[in-house]
Parts: sequence; structure tokens; C-alpha cells
Amino acid sequence: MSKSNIVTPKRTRGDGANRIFNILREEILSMQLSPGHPVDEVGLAERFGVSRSPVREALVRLAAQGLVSTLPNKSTIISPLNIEEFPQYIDALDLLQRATHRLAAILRTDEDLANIDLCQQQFAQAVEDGDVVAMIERNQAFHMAIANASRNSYLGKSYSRLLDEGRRILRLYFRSYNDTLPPELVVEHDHIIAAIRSQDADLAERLAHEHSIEVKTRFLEYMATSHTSGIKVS
Amino acid sequence: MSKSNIVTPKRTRGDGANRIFNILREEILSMQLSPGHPVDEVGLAERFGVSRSPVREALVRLAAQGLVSTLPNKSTIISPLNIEEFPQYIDALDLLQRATHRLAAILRTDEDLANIDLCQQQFAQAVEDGDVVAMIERNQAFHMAIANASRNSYLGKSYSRLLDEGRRILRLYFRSYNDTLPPELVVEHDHIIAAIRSQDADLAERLAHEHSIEVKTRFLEYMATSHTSGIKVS
DNA sequence: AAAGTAAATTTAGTATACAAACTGTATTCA
DNA sequence: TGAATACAGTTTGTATACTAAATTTACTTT
Repeated sequence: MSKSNIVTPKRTRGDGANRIFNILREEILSMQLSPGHPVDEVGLAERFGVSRSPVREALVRLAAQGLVSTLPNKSTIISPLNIEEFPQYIDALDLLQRATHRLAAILRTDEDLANIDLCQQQFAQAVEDGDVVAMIERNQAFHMAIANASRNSYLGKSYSRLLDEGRRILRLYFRSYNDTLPPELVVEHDHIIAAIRSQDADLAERLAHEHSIEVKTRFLEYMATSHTSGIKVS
Repeated sequence: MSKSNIVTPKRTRGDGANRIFNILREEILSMQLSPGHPVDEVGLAERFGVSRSPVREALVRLAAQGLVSTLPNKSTIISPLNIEEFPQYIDALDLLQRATHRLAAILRTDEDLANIDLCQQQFAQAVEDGDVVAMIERNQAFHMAIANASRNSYLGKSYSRLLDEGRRILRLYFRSYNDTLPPELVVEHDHIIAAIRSQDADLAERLAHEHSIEVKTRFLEYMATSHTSGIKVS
């Protein structure tokens, strides 16, 4: 193992498009690339040191997930997030969340519980650190760990898709906390875990529901706050 | 308009990959291309009279929808359908179906109703004709017309995705009818329409649920029938 | 000066060319 | 005879080259 792989980061064949896809996906979901921003194929090709082909494949896959929108014969752009659909989004998320969490309470194995606990630990750490980006990621991982325990890949995939799609909105949502993340978030998760551990399906579903309703309420309140109401204009 | 466009079917630029995607998707969903069957890029390129590039783009998009599976550096194949997950599939479908149909009953406009009626007409025609393939298509269009009336694009997309993913399984399911499609199928749809028209959300949800449960029951019965039980082996 | 049209530039879509990885066969050695 | 390695053939992933569409710019015309 004396071969220095510092310079060459293992550019294995077939990995190019994958790599670009993952990086771009991360950058889009974390809002480093802002919605509506145009995407330049040749620019990306240069940046990643590859040709347009793998870049194109990555973009096609991102488009399939709705993360970028390609206008025919014109530039592709980072998909704008239409915040006016937020209530509908939460409705959908709530439904899938209730379903997966309920099933998880019934079907979870001890291994599932261990997984969920681990995710919760990491989530709590992110909250404590006040690291919003990490926290969103851990939050998603936490709920997906539960969804995986529900033993229904179809629900799991739909739920995962929604969480992904909403990650950018959640990024906005957590701005409402002004970067001081309250420990209540962790406590709620703890309650959900307890319900799943004791296999109380009704409770798990109810907590999941309250969880999403709280997100909805808080976000709408946040959106409703007028930041200019204190300014006299007359 | 004297220009003969018989030979050249309007090969507009930018349409190539799209065209191939749609055709292949249709062929996969209708089971003309059997699950597990390998897909040859150059073969497809020759068949459609294009290069590998648009074929590749189409395949990437099909892969994103789970219709083909690409093994890295090896051939891509038509995704196998794992029938053992059928109960889970129906569970997921049932949930989304209930949700969309309930919301549709509450939020439907008169225009939605007209749409739904139209789809039902075409569905009934396919049943009468005993055209299984057309019927599956119309059935999907019917339920999507309802889902569109639910005014929730997130639920709509998840539901649509499930319907797509399950179309091949439904193809198997309808084999249980031995090509003599019973008019009961049409009647059930009529009941759902009536519930949505009268905006009876509870009823719409219940009927949607019964609809999927019936599919599940019948399919499992069908799968359980032993076609070799009449053969003596000892 | 405003508007319309034509040329030029940019960029997306497609075609082709090349290279790496996998498959299978054959030959060699134990 | 069987296993292992090497070689050939096929195929995927990537690079490059080309074409057409769309936007921009400049020029002409009223």
C-alpha cells in the first residue's frame, strides 16, 4: 500500500457520471446551487476534468429526480422550488410518514432499533453543534432508518423521494430557528423511538403526524412573519 | 403541404431520446420486453436509426424509473419484477389510492369530473372489446384523472410512479381473467365516480380501498392456484 | 429612432471514435 | 484431466467532433 493515492483519487471507470451526480445532488439539496440558476455543461465538464458525456448523464439523472429542469434546446437550470406548494408537500409527507412509522412500530427488528438509535445519536450531535446542514441530513437518515424498518420498499422509496425533494424547503424551514437549534427536536425523535420500541403502532403514527404538523405550523408562521412590518412607510 | 413526410416521420432535433424513451417504456410496461432480458445499445441504435447517444440517454432515464437495471460495466437488463413483493406493493398503492381519491372527492371541479368521465368511457370500451393491454392503460388513466383532481402534485406523482411500476404486475393480474373481462370492473369505477361527484370523501376512500383489496385478493388467489395439481406424480 | 431582418455566436443534441473492463475460449502447465 | 493464465472479442463508459436550434448583435429600412 505504498502507492500514493493522494494525487489520483481513484478515477475508476464507470464512476464518473455517478460521482458528478452525487456531488451535484448534494450541492443542489444543500442550496449551494440556488434554484433557477442555469447549469453549464462545459463548465461542469471542465470543473470535474471530464468530457460532456458523463456530465450529461448526471444531468439526465438529476432531471429524472426533478432536481434540475431541462428546457428543450435551451439551458438546464436548477429546479426552482415553488414554496406555494408547501402545504401540499407536507400533506404528502405526513401521509407517508405516518404509514412508514406505523408499520415500523409493528415490524421493527432489534437490528432496526439499533440503526435508528445510531441515527438519532448523530442527529442529536448535529443539533448540539448547531450544524444545520448536518442536522437536516441526519434528520433524513433518522426517518429513513425508520422507514426501512417498515419493510415496504415501495412506501420507503416514495417517502425517501419526498424527503429528498423537500430537503431544500426544509433548509428554509430550519432557518426559522435562526441557527439555534432547540433540543425539543431531539426529544420528539426520542418519543417516536420509544413508541417504535414498545411496538405501539397508534402512538408511533400519532407522533409522526404531530411531528409533521408541527413542521407545517412553524414554517407557515415563519413565512407569515413580515420582516418589514416594523418599518413606517407613511 | 405537398412535402412528402411519409418517409421522414418528422425527426425533429431534441426529440430522439424522448421518442426512444417513450417507445421503450411502453414496450417494457406492456411486457413486450420481458423482465431480465438484456438490452443491447447498438441494437437499439440501429433499430431507431440513431447513434448510441440518444439510446443511452433513454436508458439512463428508464433506469431512473427502475424500468431497467444497469449493472456497471456490464449489460443493462429489463428490470425483473419481484412478485414476492406484491402484497407490499398493494399496501403502498392502496394508501396512495385512498388518499388521492379522498382528496379528489373533496376538491374536484366540474372539469375534473368531465375528465374522469371521459377516461371511464374509454376504459369501458376497452373492457367491452376485451382488449387487456388497452384496458390497463385506460384503468391507469382513469385513476390518474382522479389523482389529478386531488390537487396535490406530490401525492399524484408518487401514485403515478406506483401505478407505472405496477403495470407489469397488473398485466399478470389481469391474466387471471383469461381475457374475458367482467363488467364488474366498470361498475366499481362507476361507484367511485358517483362518490366523487357527490363529494362523499369517506365513501370515495372506502371504495378505493375495496378496489385495491379486491385486486390483492384476486391476484393472490390466482397465484395460489396450482396448475399442476391435477397431475399425478406418484 | 424604432422595428424588423439577417448574420454571427453560443449551446444543446447527436454522431463517431477511442479506451477500459468484462466474457469466454483456448492453450499451457501441473 | 483439471486448473490457471493469457489472448481475443464484445460491450460499456468517455472523449471528441459535428450539426442544428435559439439567442444575440448588428445592420438595414421605413
